[in-house]
Amino acid sequence: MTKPSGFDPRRTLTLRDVSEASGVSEMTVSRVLRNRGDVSDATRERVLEAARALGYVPNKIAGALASQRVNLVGVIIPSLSNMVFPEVMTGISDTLEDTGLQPVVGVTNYSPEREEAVIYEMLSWRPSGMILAGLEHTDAARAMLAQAGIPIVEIMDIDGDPVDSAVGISHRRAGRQMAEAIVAAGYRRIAFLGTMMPHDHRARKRLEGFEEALAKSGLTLADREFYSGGSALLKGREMTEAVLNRTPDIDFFYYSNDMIGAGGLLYCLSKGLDVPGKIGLAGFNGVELLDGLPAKLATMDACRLEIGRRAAEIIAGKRPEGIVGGEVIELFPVLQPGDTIRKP
Amino acid sequence: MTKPSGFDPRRTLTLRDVSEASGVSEMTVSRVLRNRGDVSDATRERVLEAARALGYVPNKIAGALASQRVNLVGVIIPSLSNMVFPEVMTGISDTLEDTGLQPVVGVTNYSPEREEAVIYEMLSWRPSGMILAGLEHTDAARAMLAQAGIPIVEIMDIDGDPVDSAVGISHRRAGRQMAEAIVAAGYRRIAFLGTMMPHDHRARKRLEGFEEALAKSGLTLADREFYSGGSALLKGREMTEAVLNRTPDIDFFYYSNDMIGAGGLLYCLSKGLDVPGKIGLAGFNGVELLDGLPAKLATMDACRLEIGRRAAEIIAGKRPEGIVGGEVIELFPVLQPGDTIRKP
DNA sequence: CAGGTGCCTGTTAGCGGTAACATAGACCAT
DNA sequence: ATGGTCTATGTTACCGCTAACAGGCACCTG
Repeated sequence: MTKPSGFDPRRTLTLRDVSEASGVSEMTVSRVLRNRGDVSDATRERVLEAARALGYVPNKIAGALASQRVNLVGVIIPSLSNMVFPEVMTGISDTLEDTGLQPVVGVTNYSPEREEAVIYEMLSWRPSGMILAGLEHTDAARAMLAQAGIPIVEIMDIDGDPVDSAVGISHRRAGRQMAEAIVAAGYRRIAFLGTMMPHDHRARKRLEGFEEALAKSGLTLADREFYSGGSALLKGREMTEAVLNRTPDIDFFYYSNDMIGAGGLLYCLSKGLDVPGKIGLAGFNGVELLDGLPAKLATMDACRLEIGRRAAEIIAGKRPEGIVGGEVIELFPVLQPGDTIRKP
Repeated sequence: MTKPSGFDPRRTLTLRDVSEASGVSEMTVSRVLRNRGDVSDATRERVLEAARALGYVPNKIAGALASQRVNLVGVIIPSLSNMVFPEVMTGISDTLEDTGLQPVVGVTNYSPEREEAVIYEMLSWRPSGMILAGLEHTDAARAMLAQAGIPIVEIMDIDGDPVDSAVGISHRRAGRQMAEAIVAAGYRRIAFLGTMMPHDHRARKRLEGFEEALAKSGLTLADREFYSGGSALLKGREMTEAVLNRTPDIDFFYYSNDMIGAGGLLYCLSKGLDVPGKIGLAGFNGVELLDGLPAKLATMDACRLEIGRRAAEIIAGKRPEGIVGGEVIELFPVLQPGDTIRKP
């Protein structure tokens, strides 16, 4: 039992097939299918009909090789399973939509070696541009990117030295700002809870900025705790409990992301703790997902959608001409105090 | 100045460059870089060094055209922003990892036309296989897929007629099972809350199966409510409230996904309602994300990881030889009663 | 020492398109 | 007529790589 359309020698079709079926040259078929150059209406119709009847699908591999043009944009991100990158992707897709460019996603799982491999793989398809999360890459990766001769946009972070362009926020500054707000609100015994991932540079930078600002006020972290893997919500709950047991006088929890922050919030509420009176909480990211919790967690929007959009615009060449190359676009996240920080 | 290619017109490098730099033919370079055929160790070393020094990245476009082999697998899914597809992707990536195949993701936003366009675009890159969510596609899309001459795997759902292979669960059966469990637990005034999306066929099928099973017990839905857009958690909360106001004697809420279910759960808890005594709740998907809520929502695991794995295995040809074509693999989700259904 | 037999390397001919140029009419103003 | 200008189509030469085949050379083996 074969499938309905069983014309056996199902060689995949080429331009020549359409050309023969419609009685014009391959070149004319090519012109019709790409809508390029002048073709008479009569011919165009005939060709389109033949192509449709045969079920011809052009071979972009051949096309790309001949034209030296590839409508692909590589996008390399650490993970799909937290809420942040899908939203960046949305920004990218939306902006690329009407440019004929198509995003192709690669995932690194926060591994620099994996990232290098993915970059190599992607570059070997000669994309028109490349968007990557973060500024930290292996030397080899940086070299490849620099050599590629295409626009490169590093996103999310601007605390560092981009290969070409960058669009993002300063995580160090974000950490500082949050610390200042917390201190201004009168909290003093502050704990940090976050991921253990050694390669989450952005979380690390936030923590650095955070501690730096605390230090300016003569404070240091009263406690800290790290996790990896598992359900973030649950981890947030567990870590918060653990820290409170260990250091009962904590009056503020700064979480490295909203998910664990939400877990902590649920824990505090379930224990009947006075939030934000006795204990304050803050996360990071501004994930809309969490609207609907009993209280709104203080957070800072990471400008994900906007970052995706701006990065895509750079790739799509919606910036002035010239081989000027690198530009750095800094976006400024807004602190959303929510219901979990005392008003100062 | 022997520095690598300074400011010269930085033509991208080709095999010829490496060939000249290492003093062997292009063919030998090609062999070295692909690890195919015999090459002496001395030559291999020389070539690798030259390639590394130049920063050569092979052109897979040319390679694919010449070899008629493409190591890409198209994966087409409706959305990245709910928790279900990223997990499927993980299953796919993990399995493909050591096959040399690489997934390429396309997103349709639940639009059949968009899907057709994405399929066309993907096929034009002549991938080695294609994985798509769902069994519902436009006629043109089905025709293209059938003609493509590559393995096609439709995932998530098996209630329908696959183009080639399928891996998934029966959503109709899942809906039925849940209804039976709910009725068995003694609930009688049952409401359904779900997405409005007309193209979410799987949610639709669950609802159909659900109502069918209710009917067998002489019941009909006491109320229903649909939403679109916005934060699912918040929507779940709002819809639950709305339905309870409209139909106060509801004793069970069946949600089309865990996120809105969680919203509903939080609402009920905050109102001090007796869950699962007076009011039962159930969702669908089994998203680990939500572990950590005050109570564990009843749900049904959609076997996402496993689906991804099995689909990838089919593509990777880890099934017996022969042009046997379509096989249908049904997986069986397990009902997890959690804390929100009375024990019968 | 002729004739295998491996190993290693090179040569040739495309893969399926497209850029660039060539060409054939039709139409028009001079 | 004459040449110029368009429009519509065809021809040619690659794009960068690899399959398939063709040696050259060293090393046996009888």
